[in-house]
Amino acid sequence: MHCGEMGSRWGFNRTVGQMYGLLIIHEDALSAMQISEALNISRGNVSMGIKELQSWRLVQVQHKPKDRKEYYSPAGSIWEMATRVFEERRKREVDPTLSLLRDNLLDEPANQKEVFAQKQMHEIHDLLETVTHWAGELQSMSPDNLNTLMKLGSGISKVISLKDKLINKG
Amino acid sequence: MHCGEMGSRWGFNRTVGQMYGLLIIHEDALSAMQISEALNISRGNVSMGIKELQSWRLVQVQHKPKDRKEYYSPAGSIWEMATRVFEERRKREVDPTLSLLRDNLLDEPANQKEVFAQKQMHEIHDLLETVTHWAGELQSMSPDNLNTLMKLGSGISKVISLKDKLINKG
DNA sequence: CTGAAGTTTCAGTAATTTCTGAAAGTTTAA
DNA sequence: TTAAACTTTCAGAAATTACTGAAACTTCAG
Repeated sequence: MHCGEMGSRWGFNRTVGQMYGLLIIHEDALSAMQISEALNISRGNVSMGIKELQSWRLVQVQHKPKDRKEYYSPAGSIWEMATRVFEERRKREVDPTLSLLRDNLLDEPANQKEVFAQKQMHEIHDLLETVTHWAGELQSMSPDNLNTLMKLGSGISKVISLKDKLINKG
Repeated sequence: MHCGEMGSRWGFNRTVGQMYGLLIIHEDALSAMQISEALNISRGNVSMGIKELQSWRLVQVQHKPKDRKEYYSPAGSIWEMATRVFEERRKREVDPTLSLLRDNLLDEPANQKEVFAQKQMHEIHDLLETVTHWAGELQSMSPDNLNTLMKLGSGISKVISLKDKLINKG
């Protein structure tokens, strides 16, 4: 049961984390009432938690025949869960920062201090943009390719320099 | 000035974020008193914020000759700042999860439900471990290599399949 | 030593976030 | 329609987190 604890470290709050943990370790879908009883939280809180998890695209709703209740279960594989959390966090944490920086860079610097400030902001902006773009590219790769890449680890630099040599020869 | 706002989205709280933002856009180091005045926060709060930023290895202390005050400035380049935030967040968010999962996987499953639960935890564990390991490898690469890699983007799969062909031929 | 100039700590307060439960809303079988 | 069975909403309470400011601590020049 303490498995739910770890949820609080990720983007959402304690109970939302617990709810998601609960859904993941249960093979079959759970009703809102079951969740509320298992975790000892109010029915209303479950409803809000589910909404939150849905906004992260992490749970899906199922219906059982002859039963009006809604049953919830994790949406997608563990792999998909990871990419979704990653993507949503990027949207919430990086994207607003990027657009704020962009706005600031449009202003004309009024003095020496602002020139420096903009230089710094520019660097942060470029870095975030490169990383964001790369993250997008990685997500577009097949899990298999991505796995190969990760297993290669830093060995990737050898492969890249190999490629460079081939190109230079050709 | 609203530049400080964005700080609240990253791992630390609003004022700590503001403090760090302030230090980044200022070319010269600032004293605790200057920070407290610029952001309109108490002297004690600045002290706690600095401590927090130091725990993230993001600020350094300087001393000016003929002056007993401590002056603070960002530690390292923008690039280093990014890798540090990334690394520290991993330590705080991923590592405890990993060790919790490891502990759980040592227990013998008592019934069918626990078998499933462990299967899920195992998957999460392996995924986090692979990603953590990869992140470490990336950090050990030179910024230059890393940049080449990022610029390649998903084109990397072509390079990898090229490598495979070469190996199969040889 | 002494005390001036600084920093840190921490109890209490303020602000923010999360949770509850009752009321309002929705859906559907009859 | 109606009403039972469920879900959602949201105002206020509870819990958590962040901030203040005064006291304690540290350092160092004289």
